[in-house]
Amino acid sequence: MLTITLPDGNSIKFSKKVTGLEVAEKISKSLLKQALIMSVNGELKDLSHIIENDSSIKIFTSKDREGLETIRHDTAHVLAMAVQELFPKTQVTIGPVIENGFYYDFARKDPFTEEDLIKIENKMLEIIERDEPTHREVWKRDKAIEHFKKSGEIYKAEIIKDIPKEEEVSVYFHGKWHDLCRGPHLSSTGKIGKYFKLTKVAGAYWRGDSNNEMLQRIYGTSWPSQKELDNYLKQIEEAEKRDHRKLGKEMDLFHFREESPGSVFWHEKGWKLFQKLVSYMRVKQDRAGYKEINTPEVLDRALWEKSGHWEKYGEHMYTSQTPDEKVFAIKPMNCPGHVQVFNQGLKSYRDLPLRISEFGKVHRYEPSGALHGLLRVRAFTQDDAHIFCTEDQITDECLKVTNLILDIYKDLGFENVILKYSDRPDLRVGDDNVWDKAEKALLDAVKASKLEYTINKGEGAFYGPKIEFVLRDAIGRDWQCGTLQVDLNLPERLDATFVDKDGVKKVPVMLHRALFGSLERFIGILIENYAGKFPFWISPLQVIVIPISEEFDKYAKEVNNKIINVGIISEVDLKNHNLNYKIREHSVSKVPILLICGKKEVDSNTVSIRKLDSNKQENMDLKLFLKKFSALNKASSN
RNA sequence: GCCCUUGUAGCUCAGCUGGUAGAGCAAUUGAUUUGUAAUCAAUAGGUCCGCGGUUCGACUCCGUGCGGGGGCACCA
Repeated sequence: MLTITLPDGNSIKFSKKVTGLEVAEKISKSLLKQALIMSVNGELKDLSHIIENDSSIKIFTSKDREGLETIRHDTAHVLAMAVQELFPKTQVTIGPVIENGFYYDFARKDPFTEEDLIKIENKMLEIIERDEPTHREVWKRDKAIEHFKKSGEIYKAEIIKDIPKEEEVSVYFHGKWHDLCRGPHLSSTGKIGKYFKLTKVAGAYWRGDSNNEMLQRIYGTSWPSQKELDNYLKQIEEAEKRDHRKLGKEMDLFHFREESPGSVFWHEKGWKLFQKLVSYMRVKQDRAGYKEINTPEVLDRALWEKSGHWEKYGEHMYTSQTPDEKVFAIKPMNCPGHVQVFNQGLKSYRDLPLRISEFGKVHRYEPSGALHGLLRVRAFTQDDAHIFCTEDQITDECLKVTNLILDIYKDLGFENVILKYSDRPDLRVGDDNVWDKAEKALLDAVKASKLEYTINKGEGAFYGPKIEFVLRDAIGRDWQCGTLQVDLNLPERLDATFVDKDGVKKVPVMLHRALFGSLERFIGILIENYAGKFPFWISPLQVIVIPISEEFDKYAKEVNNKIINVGIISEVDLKNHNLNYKIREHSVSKVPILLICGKKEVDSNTVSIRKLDSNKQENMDLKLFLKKFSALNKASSN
């Protein structure tokens, strides 16, 4: 007698041991059809697994994460099968499930081409059609190693060596083809369905280590239905439409060029956007008690040696030699400069917390392969600040920073923020009791924020624990932006001290914080979040005034001047084009407000408002328009 | 940095197996004076990314450098 307990608490009795399939069949015909895998006492198993003892089991279908992941995992196997059928000398390595799909890494001399991908896809369909049955075998470790070595699968043999001794080595067969795999798998290749697509080929290091050889990775996606596959592909298209590199060009915001890879050439509109964000933050930071300063971009090598950057960060630093043979570094960070400002003049405990901010432009020699539009550049502007304080002030200051960041993100349309908290790494400086304090203070601030957070063990900076602020954009992508770090190291290295109440000189704690992180990167994120359609107040070109014909040019110019005078960015379009043409042109370039002026407007001293993405028009008294829309500009800094 | 891929007019892209380049949009000029997403016509645009090689001849083939894209690694 065997009792199987189901998730709803009901149980079924069987007279002898059973497989998952038999359990599913007992529950319902439709479940049997949909069943993909199961869990037995919480452990994922094939449906063909034989249950010998009383167990609680759950059956998964494609609606469950577990089921979907198994479909993807099986698709990866079929990919590997197809590749080996088409290109027999190719070695297989690993093929895990990832977000929205899977990949498989292969070792092969010749690169896979786009045409190969199509061939492989067709072969995969064929294999699915063949509906090869799955079965699982447990092999002795030595036998498995020898087997894979013999069949030329060096990588698989290596993987087996690393499987913990207590784990069994299982091999899955789909028909004759087999692969070392932990499982579980679907009962046959036909169960996958045909809603998959191979998306790209890329290089990837064996075991993710850049010292190892490079393998060829094929990425794919796989879904339970055509609808879900189409949906996913559409999402990707949507993301491509929002690509800030594309929009930046179309909207004439910035460009890049060969003479300075990874550095932005800001055009008028892009720079306006940049300046607007800076002015906005300046107001916010002034109110939050920050003192804005500015420090040199080029600083003597000796300072960087003392700060530790020369040694720890040197390979990312630009240097420059002057005609007198002195070596300077172009700053990759603002912190040493800020400590020097702190060091200028004697500081008292009464000066703390001292919040020094700078819109500091830094240069970092990033690996060429890392560059990516505005999101990863070599020269960028940090909205940086360093807070010098006592240990007792850490929590309070961290909390203030967190609130400031959330406030600012909210104004810019990001309400969904999570935190990543990272504590002490193995390689670190400073006493453990100081770390204890710093970690507790920072974690207290995290908890007080009431935001969702993750703890990344051991991922803190070598000089202190940190929080990273991750925001979620309009189409659900996460971006790491702000950062807050406690520094137990640099103030001491650079001899920062303050005179405490007892008259003794002490070393202050320093907090590093950035709100957007990099202005450049943040603008890239903003462009993608809004698909270029910025809210009125940040838009770098807010209004275009369009006269219907030459007759109304004078009125249009007057209107434009009045608008500019109330602080709205406006242009008048006097070009010899018809109204439709102009509306299209400025809609495509995403100007939020178009004002049309013709006879009706001149006679009544009004404007006709056409908002972006709306074909409704609103006629408004000009004075009212000026009042209403200039107020929108101010709303952000209230 | 590594693997793959790519580089033609301001932009988006054609250019077959080698015979020194074309379209649409934009620009300029002219006509048109327009009521809510592309009026018509004419004109002017190019070291075909750079450098080397093969060839009678290279945008096209080969090598190399640089840049872009997709990943990997990196992101203190």
